[in-house]
Amino acid sequence: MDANEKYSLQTKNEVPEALELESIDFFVRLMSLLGLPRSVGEIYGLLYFNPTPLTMDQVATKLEISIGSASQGLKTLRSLKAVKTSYVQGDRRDHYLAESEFRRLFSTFLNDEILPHLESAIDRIKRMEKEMPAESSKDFEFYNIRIEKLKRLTKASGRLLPALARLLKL
Amino acid sequence: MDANEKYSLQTKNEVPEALELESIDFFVRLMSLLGLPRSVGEIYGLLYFNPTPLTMDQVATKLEISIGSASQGLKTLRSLKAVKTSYVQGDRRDHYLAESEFRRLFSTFLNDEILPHLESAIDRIKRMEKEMPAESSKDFEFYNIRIEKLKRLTKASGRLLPALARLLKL
DNA sequence: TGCTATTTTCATTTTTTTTTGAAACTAATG
DNA sequence: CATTAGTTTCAAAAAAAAATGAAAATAGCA
Repeated sequence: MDANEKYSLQTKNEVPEALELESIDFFVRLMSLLGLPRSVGEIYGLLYFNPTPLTMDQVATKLEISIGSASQGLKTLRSLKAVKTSYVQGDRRDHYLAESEFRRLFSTFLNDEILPHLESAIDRIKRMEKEMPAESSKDFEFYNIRIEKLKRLTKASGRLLPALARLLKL
Repeated sequence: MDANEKYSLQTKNEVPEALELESIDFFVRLMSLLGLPRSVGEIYGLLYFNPTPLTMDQVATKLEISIGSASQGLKTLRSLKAVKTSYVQGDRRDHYLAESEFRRLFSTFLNDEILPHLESAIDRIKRMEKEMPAESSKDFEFYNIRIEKLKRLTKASGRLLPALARLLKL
């Protein structure tokens, strides 16, 4: 199959095909930067340039992925608040739309993925201070400086990350 | 083998063992947040709390990893400017020290890993604009808004990331 | 309530990433 | 310049992550 045809099957709703492909590619890369699997990026990219909501089945068919993957991917995106479901009259299936406010997406990501690490880092540094060698020890100063640097790193991250989330009001 | 013994073999140079373990664990997590393999985090964590430079062989032995892994990991860390080699009198082996200035580490990471993506994103958005449907098209406005949002996202990232690197003068 | 369309779950398979280990390479040293 | 300690490279093995597909669960509808 021609690479350009990969996502072009059944474009009944006439989303410009090239735009859709660029979008999918864009978000596959962006999501992978955030450590999310390819399928999640594909799904979000597809939905991002779709004016009308799509069902899980349509997503799976268009992207040629299994419904298992589509289900998992949409679950991930729901948990990130990156997609929302929209009710469609007389259709019992769920219909998905991309949440286009990146701010929400990133702030959920920061809160769920990054901040927990930060908190465990703070605990760990406390433990490190207990494990420091005696003040008389030859390398006491060396360890002390190292721990101070870690403290400053976590403190800076703790201030910067929420600020980042706030600034991303796009 | 007891988990706590894993990294404790041959601690001739008397780095407090618990501190070393916490450090390794800390950096394994941090590096994995940046998408770097476990071994890279282990090596940096080991070096970070070592007052004296270590040879590749000492690193491999302490961490119980192959010399191939140690070589690859140190190569990665060198390319990130996260370690430096220090000359030791009358020893022909390379000796490694952790670069403890995170600012340098992060700014290399941003420049090498993130900014290239940003640049390709800018190109992609230009292509998207060419692929837009006719202005008369029903969904013209929808696509237009989506592309504008992408533009704002990349613009904001382009401003924020270098600012981040600058702020991280730790 | 029973039937059916839809979605989720999860054991298995596939793909990708990381590690290993041995051979190839490099460069100090006698 | 031959030897050898040290390092890198890379094909193969191992481990980890992601995708599949079919069974189980769920939920709307008659």
